[in-house]
Amino acid sequence: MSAIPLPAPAAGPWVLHVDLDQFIAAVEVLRHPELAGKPVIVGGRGDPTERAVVSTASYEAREFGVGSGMPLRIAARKVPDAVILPVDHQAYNAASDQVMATLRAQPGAVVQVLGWDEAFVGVETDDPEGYARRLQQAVLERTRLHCSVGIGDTLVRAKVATGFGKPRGVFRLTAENWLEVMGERPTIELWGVGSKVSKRLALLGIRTVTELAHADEAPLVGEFGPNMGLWYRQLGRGDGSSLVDDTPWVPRGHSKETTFQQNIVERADVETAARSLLDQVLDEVAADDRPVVGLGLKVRYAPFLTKTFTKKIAQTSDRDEIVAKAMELVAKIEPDRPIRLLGLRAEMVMPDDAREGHTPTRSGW
DNA sequence: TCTGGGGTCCTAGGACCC
DNA sequence: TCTGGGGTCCTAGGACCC
Repeated sequence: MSAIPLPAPAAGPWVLHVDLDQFIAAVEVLRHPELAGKPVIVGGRGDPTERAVVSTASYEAREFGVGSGMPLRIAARKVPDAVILPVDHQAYNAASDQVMATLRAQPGAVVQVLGWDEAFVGVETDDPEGYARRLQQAVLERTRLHCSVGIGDTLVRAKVATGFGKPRGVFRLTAENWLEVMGERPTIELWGVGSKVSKRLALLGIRTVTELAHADEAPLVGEFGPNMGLWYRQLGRGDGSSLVDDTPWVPRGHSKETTFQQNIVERADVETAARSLLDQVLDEVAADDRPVVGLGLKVRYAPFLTKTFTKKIAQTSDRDEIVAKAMELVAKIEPDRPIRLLGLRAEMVMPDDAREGHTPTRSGW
């Protein structure tokens, strides 16, 4: 049997996707070493009788079928002995900053932060696995946190590769092995395909990644439009951009939302709640030197119907003016209908303008 | 007594204009 | 009296991610 020739070593550019392993739970265990080995669930204010969801569960808790996004109340029922902790943004931000600083300190690394616990790292190297291992070691030494690394020739392949490296591992996905590894898997495993889109694809007879990669253009475009239709097929192929963009992230707006522990109905309660949210948003607006160009209101009626109202406004930073316009949106809320969530948003940049910028977008892949 | 909070981006369809 | 076709802007809402 002859050896399969390895592809010639390529200097890249390579995309590495770095993802911390159960980041939030890991940070909590570092602060509370006595929790090591125990089922730890972090979510909401740490009170399982409240309306909240799980942010992260430790591997010990996951054994019981608990995962992020699950209602805290149900998670607590599944794991009676779990240690349930409140979400502590400051602690995770601090840990995240250390991790990202460590990544930026790697030789030749271009770092694009995706969230608290993950980032793309662009690098030119002949040995991406070696680079990934050194990176994991550096993060561990600096922060005592473990991470997994996906290596790819595109952003999409690197991102998907990480899942195969977990925990604490490294995995490479390129045009060479993409379909071999991903081809038979359901489309929902792709980054950017969720439950709704995977179901709509299934109605077109497309269930696996290979089927999506080889799908005809017309039905996809008919179902999802010219942009998204072709974009989904590209996703199925793992193709797309390989450009890691380290342009600092600039938020498009500021928003606050809150879920009421008890549904509210009374008009006065709705207005009080809206004013409170608005005041918080306006404090963030005041700290931003850009004017407001749009407003949004989100209302979730009970049991679970979400409506949104938006309004484009002439550039302004005037508090009273913004309040007046926002209250026009509040007036659209249906009376006498129980409300479980209210959210308010101030846009500083309209979506069209944002697309002009160099901040990476989904269509930019 | 299921289903958070902070985001980003995309599309359909109506209004309006020429 | 009837009413094309193309374009742009705006709102509502869908979908996805961490």
